Amino acid sequence: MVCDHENEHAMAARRAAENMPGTEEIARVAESFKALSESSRLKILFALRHGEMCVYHIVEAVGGTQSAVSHQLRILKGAGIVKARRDGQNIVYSLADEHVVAVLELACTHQKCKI
Amino acid sequence: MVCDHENEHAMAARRAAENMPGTEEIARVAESFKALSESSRLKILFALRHGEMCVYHIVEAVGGTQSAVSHQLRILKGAGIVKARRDGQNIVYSLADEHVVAVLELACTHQKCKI
DNA sequence: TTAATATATGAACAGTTATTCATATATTGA
DNA sequence: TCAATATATGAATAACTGTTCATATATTAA
Repeated sequence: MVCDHENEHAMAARRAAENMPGTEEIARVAESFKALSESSRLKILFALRHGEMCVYHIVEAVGGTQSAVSHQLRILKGAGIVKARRDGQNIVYSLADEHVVAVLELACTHQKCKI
Repeated sequence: MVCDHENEHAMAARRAAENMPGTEEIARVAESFKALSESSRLKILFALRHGEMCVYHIVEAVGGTQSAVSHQLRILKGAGIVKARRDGQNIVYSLADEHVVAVLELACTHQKCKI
C-alpha cells in the first residue's frame, strides 16, 4: 500500500491498534448505544427528560402498547440507561444519570433537532 | 390508573407528549446511535481518534476484511459520523466533528472504560 | 490505453431484534 | 383470601443487519 501520507497513517494505525480498548469493553459501549438506537426507545428517553414516570404514563406519553413499552424499558434498564423503583403498585422509571441526558443532547445538537 | 404521584406523572406525561420531537427527527437521532451500536464500527471510530486514515490503515488498525470495513465505513459516513476525502488512490477517513468525540468519551465514562 | 492498486458494492445467508398476543407475577384494598 | 390493577415476560413471526464472496469502479503509473 502506498499513499502520500503513508508514514502518518501507518503511525496512527499503530497507535490505534496499541490503544484499542478490549473486546468486552467495546461490546459494553456498543450495547449502550444499541439501547439508544431505536425510535421507540428514544421516545421513552425523551419523555423521561420531563420527569420520572410510571409505565402507564410512559405509555400515555409515547403511544404504543403497554407490552411493547415494557419490553423496551427492560432493554433500557439492562443497558443502564434508565433506573426503576417500585412505588406501591407502580414502577417509576427515570433516566439513570446525567451522562444519558448529555449524550441525548449532544446527538440532538449533532442532528440539529430541538428537544 | 391510580398512583401516589398521579398528578406529577400525568403532568410530566403531558409535557413529554407536547414536546416530543417529530418522527423524522427521532429517526435521524436513532440512526446516529445505530451507527455507533456495533463493535466493528466502534473499533473504527476508536481508531480514527488517533488521526485520519485511509481504508488500508483502518483495516490494519481494526482487523477484519477490507470489504467488511468498507461496508461499515459507508454506514458511518451515511450517518454523518465520519467524513471522507479522496487523496489520489486513497480515500482518507476522519471523525466528522467534535460531537462524535464527545459522545464516545461520554459513553466510555458511563461504562467506566478507558480510551 | 493498459496494468496495478485502492476502494466500493450487490447478492445471499445467518444471526438479531421489535412487536404482538396471551399469560404470569406482584401489589393493594375489601 | 379474593378481586382488581400495574407491570413483566415467553413464544412466535416479520423485519432488519453484518459478514462474506465475487465483482465493479476509480485512480495512477507506465
